[in-house]
Amino acid sequence: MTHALSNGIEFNAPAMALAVKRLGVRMTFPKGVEIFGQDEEADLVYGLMSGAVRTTRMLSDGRRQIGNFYSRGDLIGLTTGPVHRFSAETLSDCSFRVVKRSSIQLHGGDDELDDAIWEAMRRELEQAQEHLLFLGRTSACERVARFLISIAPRNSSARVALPMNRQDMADYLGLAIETVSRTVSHLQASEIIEFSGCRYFRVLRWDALELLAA
Amino acid sequence: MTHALSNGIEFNAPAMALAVKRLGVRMTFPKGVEIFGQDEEADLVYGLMSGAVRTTRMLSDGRRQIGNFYSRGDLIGLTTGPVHRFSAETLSDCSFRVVKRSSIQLHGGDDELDDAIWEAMRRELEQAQEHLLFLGRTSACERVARFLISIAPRNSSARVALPMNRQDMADYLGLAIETVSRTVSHLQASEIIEFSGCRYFRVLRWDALELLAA
DNA sequence: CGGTTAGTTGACCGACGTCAAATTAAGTGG
DNA sequence: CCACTTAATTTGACGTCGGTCAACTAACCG
Repeated sequence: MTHALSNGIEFNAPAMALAVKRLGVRMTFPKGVEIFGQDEEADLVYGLMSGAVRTTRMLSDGRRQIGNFYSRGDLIGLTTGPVHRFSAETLSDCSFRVVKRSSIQLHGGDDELDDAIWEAMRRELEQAQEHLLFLGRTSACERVARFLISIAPRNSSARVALPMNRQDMADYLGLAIETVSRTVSHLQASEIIEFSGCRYFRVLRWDALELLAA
Repeated sequence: MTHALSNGIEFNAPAMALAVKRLGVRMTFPKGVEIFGQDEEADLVYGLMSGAVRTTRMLSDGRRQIGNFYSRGDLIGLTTGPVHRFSAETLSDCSFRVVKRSSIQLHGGDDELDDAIWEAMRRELEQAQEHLLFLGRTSACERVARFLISIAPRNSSARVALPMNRQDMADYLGLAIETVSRTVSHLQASEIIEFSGCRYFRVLRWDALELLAA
């Protein structure tokens, strides 16, 4: 199975992993730095080998929307035309395989890579559209429940680490940080989930959680 | 200039128009019918020659989110993998040029068509991500203002037709129909826009409208 | 000209945001 | 490892934007 948080290409999509591994140059970033910025020229494509990344978009007055979270195996930086419309930042120390966009153009004959990029694009779009539905038409509780479900390995009661903080969750879900916190507390009070610290949780009752996710 | 409502490929993107015109079979649909349904197999790609279309996604309890509106020159039905995750319905009588997905696959050597489809995909994604930001982080007023701006030809005070009804606007913007109505009324009371009937409007003060759109 | 549907307006209410304070977690230098 | 500092999260009190319900009005159509 793919890790549920992963939204781009997974390592189990062999074409991608192989193509990026084969072509890519290794690169590392520490926690909390910008990989590329909003409105910067989109030159490189990043295959995430380890760590976690968020993509964010700012409004002029500072309101922030997180587009997506990425983890091991995801492909980052494809999402745009000539210019990035989201910035990407590391949530933890990360290592990548990086390939130049231009080299992709040149690689016209490379079907394996072409397919992988097409597939990654498709997934990115699918994700965005799914996200749309949730931002437009669901309650805070449904969003948080859905989010936790998307992160925890399905039907497992194992402890899961959240790579992002509460503010990141809030900006992803289109909620205030206090609302996220309250909702999580409420789920915990209902004995549907259980947190140990604010970065680790386990699902106690999947049926209840899925009911709440609509 | 491209028509601002158009969100996919425009007719002024010559590759698309030509490719679909060249390859497509003509097809027409009356107003208010489904072109393809959610979860149906995605077999055909539709180049819209005239009329208007919406794509919608339903939650099990009937809540609806509109993904996008399309008009003359847009390419519809690309957005998914093997299965459509949105349904598409006509807002008015429509005519299309239709091509089979499979014939696109076969057309590997057809760079013109490949480029056009890639570009359409890119735009679809761009649109979805822009929409995300608005659903997640803006007020009702900002959404409505932005929506009207996206429909009216920029800086023109010409009368514009809305191809969709208020419920469609509401489901696109993630608002209740009453909220859309109230907001429109308010903009009109402020003499920023002017409606003649509920399907035609003109922008009286672009500066003010853009200010409200954030 | 009734009848039907779509849109508007008003009254009310609740979910979620805001502001502030309390609590917990995470660093950091000794 | 501990005391201290600082940042992150939680909790509470309260206000508001936008949703809901209902009544009214305008557009549409045979």
